[in-house]
Order: sequence, then structure tokens, then C-alpha cells
Amino acid sequence: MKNSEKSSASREARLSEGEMELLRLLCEHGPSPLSQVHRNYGRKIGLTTIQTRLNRMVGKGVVGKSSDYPTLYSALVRLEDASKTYFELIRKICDDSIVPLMSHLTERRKLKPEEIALLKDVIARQEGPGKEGTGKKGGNQ
Amino acid sequence: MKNSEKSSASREARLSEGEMELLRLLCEHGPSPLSQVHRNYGRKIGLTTIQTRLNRMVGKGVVGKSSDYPTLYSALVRLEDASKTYFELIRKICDDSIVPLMSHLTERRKLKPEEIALLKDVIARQEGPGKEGTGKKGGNQ
DNA sequence: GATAACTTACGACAAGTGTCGCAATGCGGA
DNA sequence: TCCGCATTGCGACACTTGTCGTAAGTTATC
Repeated sequence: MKNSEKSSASREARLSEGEMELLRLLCEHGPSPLSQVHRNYGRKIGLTTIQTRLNRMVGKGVVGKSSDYPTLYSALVRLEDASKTYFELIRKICDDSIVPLMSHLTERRKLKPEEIALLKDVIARQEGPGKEGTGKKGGNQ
Repeated sequence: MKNSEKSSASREARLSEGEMELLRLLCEHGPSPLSQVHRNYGRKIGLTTIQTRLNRMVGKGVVGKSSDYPTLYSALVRLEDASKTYFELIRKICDDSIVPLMSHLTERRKLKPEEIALLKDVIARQEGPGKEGTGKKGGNQ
């Protein structure tokens, strides 16, 4: 078999954009029946479209489905982990410089306190190796 | 015609990962004949594969081809602009929080001075609206 | 002018995704 | 029990992308 066993864990194959959307929904709302995922989905789209995507994700091992009657679909990987492949892609596209990306993401936008805090923490960690900011990397203040 | 006229400018359609790679090559080395793009390409790949990608990009209006004999392909959009669609994608995936992305991109990595500078500038601009750091926004490379 | 070598054009094929339609199944209420 | 609506399972179809093979075209050379 060519690549059937990749249906166990999550492998590091990148999920498509649409799949990421569904994964997010599943992560946010917890295990949900198809109808709910469909309802939670922003844009207008066919129920079977969602279903097909979800089932393909089950095949990839990133989503699980219960055996209850209104089947419950649930995320098997964290959104964060699934995002990593995209972060890597970005890293490649940016040629390892966060400048263009950061510029884009922080322009015309008010950052949340915890985002500013993270930025400061990153700087502290980068400038003073050994005496890093809060020691922890995100939730300070 | 459904969407043929998108071959004029660049539209904001996202280029594929492989196309981004070629665009980068074209941006870095300037107008180049197919053979050179092929040579500059990192991995081993068929010449016609590059050609096909390039021609598809011409169709999308992001790459131009000269009428010289060894045709010269050239980037018609800046790598930076083409990257924006990916930045937006990331923004969506991160649900508008730069935390996970930043954490991922700065972990286990020594940032370059200009990256640190940018970070500081961002903080300054965010905390003191009106008296922003260098005034410039980090002219990417 | 005939050739070999380099270039380009075309078309093919497979995999992955987005999008559904339709038929089969399951369940609660009349 | 039977019906109708909710749920599911399957398969279809179009598009995009990655990857080539092969044929046709262009040039410099003998």
C-alpha cells in the first residue's frame, strides 16, 4: 500500500486551508455533529461539502468520528500543531526573515497586550541570553 | 469567459508554494532564460517542469516572458506582494493573534539585528501612537 | 544546406481539493 | 407500523499543481 498508514497519527502533511478552517471549528466547539459544524461554518456551503472534507480529514488521521448516531467529529490534533506546517512555509517564503511578515501583520492593527508582551519577551530573550524576560515565553503580566 | 482576464495584472490569487519558489529565483537573479532558472533551482527537477510552472505563471500575469530567442522570464510582481496572500492566510489561521506564529518563528533561532530592531519599532509604535520609533516601518531587505 | 544541440510548445497523468447530488439509512412522531 | 425528515455514504466533476515525455523550432557549425 502506498500511503495508507499515514491515517494513524497526523503526519506532518499540511492540511489545506479549508481543512484548517474545519479543524478550527472542531477545536473551538469541541466534538460536534456534522450539522453543527455546518451551522458554525461562516460562509454558505453545502452540507455534504463539509462532510466530505471532514471525512477526508478522518482519513488523514487529524479528525476522529464517534460511533454515536449523529456522528460526532472531533479534532485529533491541536490547531497549533497543524499550523506549524504553515509557519514553516512562511519561514521559507520569507527566506528566514520575519521582517516582511511582521510588518504586514502589525500594520494598521492594534496588538493585544499579550502580543506586545510576547514581543518584549522575545527581545529580552534574544538580547540577554541567559537572563530571559519572565522565563516563560507567553503568559506574563 | 469565466475568469480569463485575470491574466493581466496579478490579481490577488495566491501563488502555489512551487510558484513562489520560482518567483523568488526570478526576483533574485533578474530576468533569466529557462535554463538558468533550472540551474538555479535547488532540487533536482525536470527542465520542463520548471517550464510548465513558469508558463502557468505567465498565464496568471505574475511572470513575463521576452520575445528574445532564449526567452527571458521575469518577475512582474514583487516577491513581497506575492507573499502577502500567505500572510493573510497566516493571519486567518492564527485567528488574528501573532503569538503562536511568533513563538514558532523565534524559538531556537538567533534573530538578526534588523529583526530585533523591527520588533522594538513595532512595540514603540504600538505603545506610543504618534511618536513611533524610527518612523520607517522596516523596509524589508 | 545538413546536423547536432539547445529551446520551446503541447499534451498527458496523477494527486489533492472544493463542491455537490443522490440514494440509502436511522429515528421519532402520527 | 409507517412516513418524513435528519444523517450518512458514495461517487462525480472541475480545477489546480507537480511532474514529465516527446515533438517541433531555432541556431550555430561544418
